[in-house]
Amino acid sequence: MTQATRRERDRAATDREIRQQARSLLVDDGPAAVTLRAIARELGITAPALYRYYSSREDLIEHLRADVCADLAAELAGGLSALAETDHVGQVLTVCRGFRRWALAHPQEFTLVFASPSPPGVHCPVSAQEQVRDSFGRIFLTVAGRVLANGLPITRPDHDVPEVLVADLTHFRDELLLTITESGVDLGADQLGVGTAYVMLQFWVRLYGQVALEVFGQFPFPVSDAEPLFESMLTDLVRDVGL
Amino acid sequence: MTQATRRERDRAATDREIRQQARSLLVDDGPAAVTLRAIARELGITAPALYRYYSSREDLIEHLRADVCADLAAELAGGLSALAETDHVGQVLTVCRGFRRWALAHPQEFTLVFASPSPPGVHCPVSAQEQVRDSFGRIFLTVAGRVLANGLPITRPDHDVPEVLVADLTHFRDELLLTITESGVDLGADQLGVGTAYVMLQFWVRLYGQVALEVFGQFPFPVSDAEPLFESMLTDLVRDVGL
DNA sequence: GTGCTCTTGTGAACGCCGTTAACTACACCG
DNA sequence: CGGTGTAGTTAACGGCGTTCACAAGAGCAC
Repeated sequence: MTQATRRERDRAATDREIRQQARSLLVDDGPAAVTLRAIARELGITAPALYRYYSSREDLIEHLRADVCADLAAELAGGLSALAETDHVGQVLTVCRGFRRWALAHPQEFTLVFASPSPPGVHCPVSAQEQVRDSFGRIFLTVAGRVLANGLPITRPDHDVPEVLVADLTHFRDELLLTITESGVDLGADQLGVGTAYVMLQFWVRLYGQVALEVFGQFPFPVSDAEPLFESMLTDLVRDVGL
Repeated sequence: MTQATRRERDRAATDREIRQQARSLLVDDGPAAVTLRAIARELGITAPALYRYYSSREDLIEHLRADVCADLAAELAGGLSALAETDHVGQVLTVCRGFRRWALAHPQEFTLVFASPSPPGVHCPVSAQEQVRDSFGRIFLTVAGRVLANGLPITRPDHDVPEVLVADLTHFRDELLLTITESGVDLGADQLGVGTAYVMLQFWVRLYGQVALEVFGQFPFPVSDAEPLFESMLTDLVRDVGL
């Protein structure tokens, strides 16, 4: 298959070790502990050697983000496989709960990926910002595609969408269609209008808001148990989008 | 008034300078740039001197958070004064827009105050976590109080609230009542039920989610202009809570 | 096999950081 | 005046990202 020289295999292996160590430092001690020197120390090499693999600490962190995101996607996909193909609402609930569970279990990673100020100018290197969210977004959107393919109507009519948003939302809709058909589900444009894209956006806003508030402890009052709160929000959310 | 010795006045002045410098470093170069050495450098003193005022860098950051929060509250209150006393919905809109504007203009401060993992054990020192959000929460809740006092019904009936949430929400409701009556508005418990508190919580979730997503650039698609998106969300939000 | 090149690593160094400790200068108080 | 406490100093420790010059060795052409 991959006819790689020994050098290339060695390099790839070392790279894996680096990211693995970085990851475990992140999980155990937070983003501030992801230190070139610490990583090198754990690997039994010296810090400057890492520069053979990443151009800077920030570069390494960027790749770490991608890893984290991919793992989240895998975890969500895993939880999904236990459900019946036809249980679309259940799949939506499972993905949402999985996202929350992951965020609470890995607040450091959550902060790194979903709550770090986006570098302003960075939009050209498609790999980073775009690809990262693809690996997570894809699973999310695939579930959405299944729901839509089942003919379950998402409530908001297209004409309710403010005109200024139509252009952006149309792009979003097209991307959704692409992702969904790629995953093997057949879906016509009539089933996925701009209004639907708008509702999905709102869905994401509320889910993200709830999870982020919980992770950051920014509810306006002390919450004794956040899980029922989340479940209640999720129930409302599913109802509001008409599932 | 405040009969302070010269020493005390000097100390207070230096403290103000420290926080001011810390603040401008935060604004200009982000949280990572808020460095004891950098602050001291700008003030023409040496770094260890700062330990006469704060026990550690983290301690200073904590007070910085409070400052930031107080300024946000002041800014929101300022924007409010231009409106007619009776325009309650307008006040709500103004506060929401002000919050977004502030968050976008000060992403570093926003991150520091609203999107930093809450230190797990820290709940005893009421001054920090609690007082901080008070200074901001008060303005938010005062507006809510005015709306409620005007007899505008918030839609959710109490009996729709899941039972497990009632206890927490009741505490929230009581705190709301206290804050509101403190600000001079007379309000009976019949106008502020648990259902109302629940709706206000949802309001906060959606507002926070939208703003945080915008600040962190985590919308699921490229947004050419986020302001109409925010306005649209705000319209929906105000409609959904029945204003 | 010999020699060349390119890759991967090392060690030393620079300048930053938070923090501690010992010490100085000086304002305040009796 | 002398004593006390405060606000500042300097020096130092260990850790950080990063750069640079250099060594060891794999891979390859001849």
